[in-house]
Amino acid sequence: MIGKVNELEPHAGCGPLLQAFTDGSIPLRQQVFEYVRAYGRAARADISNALGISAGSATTATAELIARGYLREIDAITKETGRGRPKVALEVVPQAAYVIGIKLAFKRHRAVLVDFAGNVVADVSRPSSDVRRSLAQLLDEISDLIHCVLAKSDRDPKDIRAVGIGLPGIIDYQTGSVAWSPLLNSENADLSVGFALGHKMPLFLDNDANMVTLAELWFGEARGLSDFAVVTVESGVGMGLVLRNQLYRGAHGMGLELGHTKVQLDGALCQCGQRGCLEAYVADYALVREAATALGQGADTEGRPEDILATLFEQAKLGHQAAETIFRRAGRYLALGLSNVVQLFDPALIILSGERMQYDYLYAEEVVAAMEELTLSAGRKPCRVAINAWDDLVWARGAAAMALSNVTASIIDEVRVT
Amino acid sequence: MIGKVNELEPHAGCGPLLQAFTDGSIPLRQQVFEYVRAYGRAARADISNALGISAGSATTATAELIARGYLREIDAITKETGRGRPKVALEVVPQAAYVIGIKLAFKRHRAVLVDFAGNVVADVSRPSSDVRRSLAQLLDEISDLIHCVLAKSDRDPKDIRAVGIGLPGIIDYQTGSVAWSPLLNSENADLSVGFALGHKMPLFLDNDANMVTLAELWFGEARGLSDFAVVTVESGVGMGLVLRNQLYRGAHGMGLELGHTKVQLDGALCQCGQRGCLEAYVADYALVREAATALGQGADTEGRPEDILATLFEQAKLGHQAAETIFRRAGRYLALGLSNVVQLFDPALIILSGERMQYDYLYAEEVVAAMEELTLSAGRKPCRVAINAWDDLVWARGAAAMALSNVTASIIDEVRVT
DNA sequence: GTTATTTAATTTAGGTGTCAAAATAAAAAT
DNA sequence: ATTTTTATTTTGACACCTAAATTAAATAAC
Repeated sequence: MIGKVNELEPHAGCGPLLQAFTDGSIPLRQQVFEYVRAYGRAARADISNALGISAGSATTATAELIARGYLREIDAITKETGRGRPKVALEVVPQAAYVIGIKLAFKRHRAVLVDFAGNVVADVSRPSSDVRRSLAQLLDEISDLIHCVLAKSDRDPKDIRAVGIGLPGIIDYQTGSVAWSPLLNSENADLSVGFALGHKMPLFLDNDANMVTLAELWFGEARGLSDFAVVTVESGVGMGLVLRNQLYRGAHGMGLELGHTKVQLDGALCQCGQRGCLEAYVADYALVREAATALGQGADTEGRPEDILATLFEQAKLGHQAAETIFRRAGRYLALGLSNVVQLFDPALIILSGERMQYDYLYAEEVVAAMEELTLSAGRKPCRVAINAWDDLVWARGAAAMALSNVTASIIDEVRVT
Repeated sequence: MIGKVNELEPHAGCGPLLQAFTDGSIPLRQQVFEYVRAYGRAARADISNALGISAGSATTATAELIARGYLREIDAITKETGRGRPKVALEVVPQAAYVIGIKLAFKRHRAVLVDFAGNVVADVSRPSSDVRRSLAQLLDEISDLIHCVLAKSDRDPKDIRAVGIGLPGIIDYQTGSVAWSPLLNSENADLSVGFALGHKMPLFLDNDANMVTLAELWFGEARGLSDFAVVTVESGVGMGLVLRNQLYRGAHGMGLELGHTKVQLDGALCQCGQRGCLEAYVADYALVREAATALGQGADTEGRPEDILATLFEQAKLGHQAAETIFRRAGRYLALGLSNVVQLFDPALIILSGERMQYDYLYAEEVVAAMEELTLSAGRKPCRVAINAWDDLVWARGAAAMALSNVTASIIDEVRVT
């Protein structure tokens, strides 16, 4: 039941393979464009076939997109040995537009500049402080990232059609304000307003978990799935959800909180002040606070959380009973949380992601097994689980995907205005 | 934060007030029709205004629908004292089509016959046995219900355009097979296939929790909401979810299971064989098994579960300590389950429904308060909770709504064929 | 009590987008 | 060289919708 996410082949395209159901009807031009981008390259015949439109419509739509410079034909040798007139493949013109995707976090930020076809043109990484900061400070850091990635890719701010930013916390996607974030020392910070003062490009702001989720939908294993969940285990436990081919943000557009679902009545104390949150059993601070007891007074339990955790993990691998127990219990609670997700959403796939998964790898199989055991399966198809320890470049790419998906329609629509 | 669901006014219409986003585009005719049905009556000007279409389109669309006998003008005196030519209201012709909705359960079944406008024309109720039965037996009971409700409404099987059936269990909505149901003594029963042998009308089968949810979406307080949850507490704990104006059924189309989310690692034993399920703390059998201890040897703890529960509740109200504790704990666990739903879905509203809510009313406020306390609210809008102890007529109406919503498009489309 | 004003509904001409079918194009098979 | 096959383009028709003009039915004003 464990799957490993593969690296994508070149020219594999990006973006969801399934069309989201939207209000009214998406213009055919846009559908065609997104199809080509999703599959990397496609012939008119493929398009007409896949989208269920007539060959004539495919011609008209592509002709327009080619005329405006968003698609182009490839004169590559077609390997296909079929009879008849050979297909001529189309592809997205990468230079037609650019977006920037940014992931903000403790320790380091990351930014990527991505072209219209979804390729990463440049990426930069900057150290970030470990403490809360003011909005103004964070805005400066963002500007710095944008400046750097533009310089590295030799692009102008004018080339950039949109910016996507993901950061931890509770973010109002619609207004672009940050209700709460561990990075900021103030609540209800109007990040998008502040951003607009310094930059002309439209901004799309969201929870970082949604960014990884989008990354999976655009570049990962979940591209062809209509319903799946991404669970991130980092300093907190986050979740992103794609339902009916679309990111689900809840009725109030402020994201979901797997980390603060309760797994125990009157349980362990959580950062949030409540008791029994999943996070209070699984996040690193939860493990760290038990480390002292487990490793004894002799061990260094005063250093940085990462280091303590690394030591603890090392000890557990070496057979240290108490250390192992800590991880094992965390795993069981994670399994419980996951089984609740399955029970409530019935997703086709759960992807476990986040830095922590990288070295929790060892007991991951155990978690999955425990999860399956905890899930009522009478007559049900089981839920597949994949573990994906991608680095934070992918988070930034997810942010870029968010910008791209939001901006594609308007770029294509400009066709008509021109 | 507690709201009470009001009875609807006459001519208030039925059906969701928000258009679901569907594949491609819904024919304008259908949109117009559904708008009129949703609002009970509407003038052409209202329609063109609400749907954002031109007045001319409203005329054409309604003219067609009137010509085919699906809509009609009302010559009622318009109360509006405005200037100008008065609007002429349109309404659905109720006789244009009929559907049947059925709720199957232990103790008794219920069926309604509903007209095209959503009015209940007739309803019947039949006693049902308390034990599991064969598929053949259940099919007979269904046929009997259909026969009765047809007779009572003086209708022919030919008038019926579709049947909706809701029953407890795990049901594959797409294939219409019952993977597991407490009503049946066999697994993977092909109910829809069996039904098709005896009846010509198309059948839509679903979990009963989805039926209440649909009832809330069509007739209840949730009509204008895009995202909400319905939690039913009966012999089990069920849930229905509307996301983006549409019933969510999960990736495998087999419903959701709030009752079997885990609220405690290695917790109380559940009917399903696992430990720590919400149901094992909240459902009636969970309370009954504690009743013996609480009420002592003297009390009658051998009768029917309903009676035991009634006694227990009575005692609790009279101040019996142990009895009260049982309800209180159940309430706290229910609150925990609800808070998890809020944390994971962020719905606009949770509706508590089901027979059990009727007399759990007393401690309902407490549950809601506890739920809010358990929900992380930093920067978030809180989730409204409503309690709605509708009787099972509504469940059957929900089943009828499912049939209606599924069949409306095809009825309207027949227009073109004719 | 006639005329102006206001709002509703219908008619009409025109635009957009899509399709089906015919025509054209480019290859392999005969 | 000719036929067959498949891909793409061209063409004419049509379905659907809109904007604007027109007609209809009421109230308000003089």
